[in-house]
Amino acid sequence: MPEPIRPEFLPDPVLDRESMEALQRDIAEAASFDDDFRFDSANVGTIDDRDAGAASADSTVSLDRFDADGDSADSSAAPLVAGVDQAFLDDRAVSAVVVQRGGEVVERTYAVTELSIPYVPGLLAFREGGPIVDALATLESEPDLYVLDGSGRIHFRQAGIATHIGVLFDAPAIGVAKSLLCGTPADPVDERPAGWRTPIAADDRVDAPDGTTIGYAYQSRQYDSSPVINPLYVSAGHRVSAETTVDLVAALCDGYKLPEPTRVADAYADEAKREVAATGSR
DNA sequence: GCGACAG
DNA sequence: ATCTTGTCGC
Repeated sequence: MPEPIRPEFLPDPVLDRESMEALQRDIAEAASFDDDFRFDSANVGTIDDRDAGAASADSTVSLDRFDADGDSADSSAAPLVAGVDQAFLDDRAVSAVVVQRGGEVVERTYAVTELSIPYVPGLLAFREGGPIVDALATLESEPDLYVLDGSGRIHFRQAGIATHIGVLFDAPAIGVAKSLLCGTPADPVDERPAGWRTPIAADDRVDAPDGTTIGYAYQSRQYDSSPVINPLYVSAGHRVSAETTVDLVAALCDGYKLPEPTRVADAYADEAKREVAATGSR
């Protein structure tokens, strides 16, 4: 159901490097790094986290908040959040999408796509974008928010994969990365307690005024001792501000390092990958 | 030439 | 991202 609203931004792997970079600058220009979505950001998490306190709610109450099309009937409803992740098999990408509402999986699909170009820092969307588009094309529902593996605005040209996909579909999107591509943390990120966050400022490698906040380092989880967990690097993709992006990620990390949508998408991508490896296709 | 680099 | 056994701890 999701359809590319800006087909001119489809990630064509055939383009030469200069063209890819030029396209990314156009995408960044078309992107919105301000909040522009209809759902209530306080309702993205698990329904239990929110309903705690309300009378032992029956499982049907949340469904009543949506009309037949599955669209939000009112702002108190939990939005459809899509987690997207890929697994690789030889020269093919297994792109999985899992859609959740209040922590419950409502739909999941995947696509197997031939890869045409290698991974190049800064051009990830041209390698994984096609597979993602293929997977989204098989989706029946229309997600209110997309959670991508990788960066959004934390990118040399402010157009990481989350921005690319968000603008392409003109849908709210955020990027969650496990390592920092570029930019400078306002404060040291080592060994921080869970819940801690610090802005990521644009530096000379980023196509934005120096000091511009392009994202945040966010410590979603931390142990009392040994395995020291690194923070997440989150950034807006499209139609979401940097601050709201951290709040959304915080609400989606249900006690784990990674947000639930990406965790389930990652697991499903692995499951699908094993299936493809065994049978050869879908 | 050196540095630096999401998945 | 992927190749990979066991192991420590809640």
